[in-house]
Amino acid sequence: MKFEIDHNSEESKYIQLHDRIITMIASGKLSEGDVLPSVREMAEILDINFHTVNKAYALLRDEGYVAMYPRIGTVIELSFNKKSRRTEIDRNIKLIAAKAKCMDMDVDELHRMIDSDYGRLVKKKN
Amino acid sequence: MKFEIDHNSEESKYIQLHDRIITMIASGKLSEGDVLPSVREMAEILDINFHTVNKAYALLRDEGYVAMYPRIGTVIELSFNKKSRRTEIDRNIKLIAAKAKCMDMDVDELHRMIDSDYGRLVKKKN
DNA sequence: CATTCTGTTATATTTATTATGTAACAGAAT
DNA sequence: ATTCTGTTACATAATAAATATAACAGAATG
Repeated sequence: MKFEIDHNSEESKYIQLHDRIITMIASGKLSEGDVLPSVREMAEILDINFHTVNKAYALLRDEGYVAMYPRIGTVIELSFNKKSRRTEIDRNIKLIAAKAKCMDMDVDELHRMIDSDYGRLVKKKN
Repeated sequence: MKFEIDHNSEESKYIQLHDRIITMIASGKLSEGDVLPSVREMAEILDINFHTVNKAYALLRDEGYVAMYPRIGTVIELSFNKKSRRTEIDRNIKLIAAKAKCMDMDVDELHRMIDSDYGRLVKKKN
């Protein structure tokens, strides 16, 4: 399972790539120090424009997941503002909790989902 | 705390309204049978165009949160496909789990967030 | 029965976002 | 010197979001 996006998804391509890389970091497929394919290489891999890749990389950089070194490359380098990351996560969870509540899904079921998804990250490193 | 949106948010207005109504249903501020302000009324309340309101209402209808009766009104009426709602929630949780893992947030902390946000829905009904 | 209100449809325009294309730059690496 | 890097600039096209104005059909109201 490598870099890939769904060209027919309603989710924008740069967000798909952005999310994919975060997931790969979380699951250990990408580790601190790893160098991502250059924007042009990645563009060829995914068959999209390099500006779209650059947009994804720049967003990851702004959020603190990677560092972009001109004339060197884009490197996995975790340096985020934990407070703002946490705020973002909490904002997402608030909406999820609301949706779950609407369909009578109880807290325990959400916990099980979290456990399952989080646990899957820890195990699958290939 | 009533209907309101942030005109300067990066989140689109119709999504803001959509999410807001879901949250109000979850917290009990809106109950099954309640009639939402008409698209034109709501448009005036939020100072946006009625087509934008219509887009939010139509999305809520397609997802099963409300029913829209021409010449009558838009009514809170929960009738969703639980499977697809559940799939959506799980997809969101997968990404949240990944983001949390990246910043060394453990599962228990996510559980506490869920508990806090979910619990807040149950209590605050005003 | 005329008026009002409802979601709905139609047409149109404007603005913002997304995605692409081509070209060039500056500097590190080889 | 050549290649590769992120970066910047300029440009275009397609899509999405938001607005505006107008009209329709039918229920509700007085």
